[in-house]
Amino acid sequence: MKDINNRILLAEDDPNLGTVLKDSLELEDNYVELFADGEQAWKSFNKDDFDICILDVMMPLKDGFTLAKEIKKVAPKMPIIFLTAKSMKEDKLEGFKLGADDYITKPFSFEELQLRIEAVMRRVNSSILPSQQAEYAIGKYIYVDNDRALKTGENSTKLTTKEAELLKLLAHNVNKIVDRDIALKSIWGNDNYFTGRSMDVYITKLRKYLKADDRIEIVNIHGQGFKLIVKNG
Amino acid sequence: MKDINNRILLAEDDPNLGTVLKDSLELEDNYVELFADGEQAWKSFNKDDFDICILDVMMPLKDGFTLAKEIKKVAPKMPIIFLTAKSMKEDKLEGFKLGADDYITKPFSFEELQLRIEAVMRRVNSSILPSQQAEYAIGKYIYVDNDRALKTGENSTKLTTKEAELLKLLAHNVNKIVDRDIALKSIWGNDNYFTGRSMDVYITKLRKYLKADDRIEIVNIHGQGFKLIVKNG
DNA sequence: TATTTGAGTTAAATAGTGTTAAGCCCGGAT
DNA sequence: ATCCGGGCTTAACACTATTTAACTCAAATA
Repeated sequence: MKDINNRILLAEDDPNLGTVLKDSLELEDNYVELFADGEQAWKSFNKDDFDICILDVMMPLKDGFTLAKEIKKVAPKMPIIFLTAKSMKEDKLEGFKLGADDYITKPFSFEELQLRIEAVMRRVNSSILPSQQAEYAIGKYIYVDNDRALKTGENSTKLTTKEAELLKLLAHNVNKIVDRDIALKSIWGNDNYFTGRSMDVYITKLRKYLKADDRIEIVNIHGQGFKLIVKNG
Repeated sequence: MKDINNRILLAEDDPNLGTVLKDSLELEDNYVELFADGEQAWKSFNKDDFDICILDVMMPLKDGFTLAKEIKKVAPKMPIIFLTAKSMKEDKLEGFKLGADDYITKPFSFEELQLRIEAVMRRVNSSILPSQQAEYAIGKYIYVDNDRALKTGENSTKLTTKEAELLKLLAHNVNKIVDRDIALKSIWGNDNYFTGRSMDVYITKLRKYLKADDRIEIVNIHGQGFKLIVKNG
């Protein structure tokens, strides 16, 4: 049995378009509930759990903007995509002010809707991931990223920001080369002579921290970058 | 002196369109660097700090997609908006797969671009700012936002406005970095030397309030901000 | 081999932070 | 109107993190 991708609340008063969208989305392994007006949609929103809402702007009883406002009130992070009639500049404006995550102008291809759903969901999910506290085993050391602590036996050293980021980057690529430019751009934000020299200084510092275990080595690959080597002995 | 909204990297090979966009964006208080090809853009991306990249898909030397790939490699969270020629379905697809944050089909109105930039930036920032969440559990403390009370067991301390706002912001992003500038702009309204020092004073105050639980720590990320870390033990 | 470019290391300089206390502003009490 | 006290800002001083400089050695280039 295949997993469900997303639980989608779809509010669209045109029954033809609504049904086609529902079917197509279901074919792509989504769970879809379709509502023909804003009131119904709102009632069901409060009953069931959804991952994303796709709302037509013009609907009977309760329009898409009003509905979105109500939804955002109780679930500020709920992703919402608006379906708007073409050339409704004012609509777009108001929608974005509401914090809409995206909108599509009718007519649109199903493929386009699909892509926007994926993009929105990726955004939502990516912001959750970033700081999962990882730990790296480096020889007889353990680096705990959450509190930037490099531990070995009883000892625990708190690393500074730059020390931590550089060690993490190296540890994440054990036995693989970390290019200078990638390290510099991702840690220092830019890649010039001075940030480069700064990194060299930090490499020296890390080598000192790690010297208690001589199976650990940070080697330089001339003109390219550094590699954290951990021999198993 | 007015603040700069966003530092924008704009890559567009059509000099007419490029210049118009640059000027318009600058009128809206953005700092803009314009490049006529992907190579130049990539070089400067590595030299300077940007908040968002706007990339034409078709450019000499290095196209927008390739450039985006390289950028995402060193800065996975950098917001990117593509400018694509109309009816390039394949482009859209590939662009979204790359994790583009948005795209606009030429021809587009400046207003539309503006809205998309705002929307993308809001997304980036929105999950950081606390919504109206009532209570935060922080180690053995509970912070109740309604009466700005920090409780632990029998004790309850009433926080001042600034103390409360700062704690709330940190608690809303437990184990995640809260950037100095974001904290300052959202709580103090501006970001200068003095408000910065003021915040440091409040960080000290919060550390005192929270010192009864040594699993709780407010750590500094040099030059970037603070992070509330709560170890579970 | 001579020359250039990249890296290792240490130390000095700069920029950012921790903390305490004094100063200032404002609303409520006298 | 004046005083008072809480809350926030500013000042001051100690200290830490990061960058820049300087000098040395190693690797690549030609």
